Amino acid sequence: MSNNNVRVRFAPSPTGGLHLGGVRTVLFNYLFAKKHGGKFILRIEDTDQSRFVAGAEEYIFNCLEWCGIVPDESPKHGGVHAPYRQSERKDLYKQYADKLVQEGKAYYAFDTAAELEEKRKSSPNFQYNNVTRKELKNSLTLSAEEVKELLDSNVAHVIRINMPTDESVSFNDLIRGEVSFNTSQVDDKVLLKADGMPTYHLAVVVDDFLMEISHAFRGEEWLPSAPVHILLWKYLFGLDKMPQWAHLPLILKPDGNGKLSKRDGDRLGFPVFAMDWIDPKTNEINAGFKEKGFIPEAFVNMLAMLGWNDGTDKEIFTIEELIASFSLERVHKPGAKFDYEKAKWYNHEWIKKLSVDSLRPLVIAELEKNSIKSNSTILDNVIDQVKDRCTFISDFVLQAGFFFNRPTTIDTPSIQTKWAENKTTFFNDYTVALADFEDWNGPSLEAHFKQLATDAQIKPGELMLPLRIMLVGGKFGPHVFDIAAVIGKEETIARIKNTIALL
RNA sequence: GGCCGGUUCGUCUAUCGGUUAGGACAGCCCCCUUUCACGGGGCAAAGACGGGUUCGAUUCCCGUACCGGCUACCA
Repeated sequence: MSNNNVRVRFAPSPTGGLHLGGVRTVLFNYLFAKKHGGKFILRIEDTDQSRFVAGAEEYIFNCLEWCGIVPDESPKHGGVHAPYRQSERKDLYKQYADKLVQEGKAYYAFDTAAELEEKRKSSPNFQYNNVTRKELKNSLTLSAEEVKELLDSNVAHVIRINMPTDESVSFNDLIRGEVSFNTSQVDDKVLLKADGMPTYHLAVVVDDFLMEISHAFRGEEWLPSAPVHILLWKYLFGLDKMPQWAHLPLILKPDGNGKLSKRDGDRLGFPVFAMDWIDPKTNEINAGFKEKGFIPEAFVNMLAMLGWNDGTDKEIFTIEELIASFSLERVHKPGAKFDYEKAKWYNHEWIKKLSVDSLRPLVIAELEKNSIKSNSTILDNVIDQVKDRCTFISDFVLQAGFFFNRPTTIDTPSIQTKWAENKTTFFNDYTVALADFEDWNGPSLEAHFKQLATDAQIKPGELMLPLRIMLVGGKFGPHVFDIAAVIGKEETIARIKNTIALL
């Protein structure tokens, strides 16, 4: 089934790094759009000028690009509903706020921030609502003349929604079913700020309407303000035009409970942002999955499975498979604790699954970053041999580096514990024998080595670990003789000699 | 505090009223491997509690408890 009228949006505010939860919201939007042949729009909600952070918008685009997600419309990609930055749409919003005031659905409020702050201090549960507004400075309590005077003299003011008293507002959430609120419990949210900018509440409704959004997905933390948005839709554009809402479950911290925050990542030692983010104001650096060595396929796969599954035991999905099987009906209600161990497992699975061709550019880049010049003639062979033992792309440095560079540190202690003079003799003889050995491949080298060991009356097993350490520097890596086969005769002999000299 | 949401192994989850409650991660054990992994096999591990409805509830309803979200001229 496909519906070309499906239009969804992700609407981040450019205030910092792109959080896991944000990426998952993007993903679900994207999957839903592609599934239904619709459009995915990226809108920048930069209505809070005080929280603007330079570079954050570009960073968001980079993260999406890394994940393989391309918006159909955005400030960068354009579109018929441009501009897609709310700050550039500022003049649009006022007319809607004015209309609401004219119709009595909203009102001017002249209370200063300091006055409200004072109120909250004296009564901790203070809310600007259907009760308290009667004793505050607004166009509901002031006379028409006073209001006009204040307005004419440009006294700072906001426009607040006039929440009805004791009415029920309900809507059908695509994930949670019917959710209803009593309007008396909802406060009179600011719609238009004193600086003329809309708040999220007004902007999201106006822009979703103007941009013809059909389905609006956002985190569960937005559920409490839904009645404000529902009412705004009712007043401004009609409920029949309103997008269908879906409030996504939250991604929780691994220990304890509560929303996952970047602090949790720092505290527990894992990334929370998609890519490294350096705050331009504080220079604080937050780790990203990309730089940590995750591959985008795994990152996306892992995120999709946090709160959704296809009903089978299948866990590894390509993005195409996700698109094909995604459905909102299978998105869970409860929040999911983020499990870094499972995230690593996904990455490992993907590294194993990916072809050498797909891995090659990533590995080359990683090796170069560590000043290892990868020899293209053996690189593919090396990748194929070691990828099973790499959880992160960065693991290729350790697992593949010794193929190209001689190990800089040799774990000699592990050799010396069981070393003896006859072994020195054996390896000296071995280098000589190797020089004349022609059948240079793994199995032949192994057979040859074992024969020599037997001849010298030493158990091959006692010699293989030392040989491994001589060639790779430590107790890891693929089969020893396959390594020797790849690095070649000259290098093999050299590494053996070098290590003997250290013993 | 109020409002809203949520509640199956430690974690992510399956279950469209009837199952020995299944899988995966992590953990532990064994096999394979003369390194480390991969791989294979196995063990352990769950329906918050109390009421209903029903021949039968993890599943439907209510209550309680607990957890979370929100409660800004931030999103």
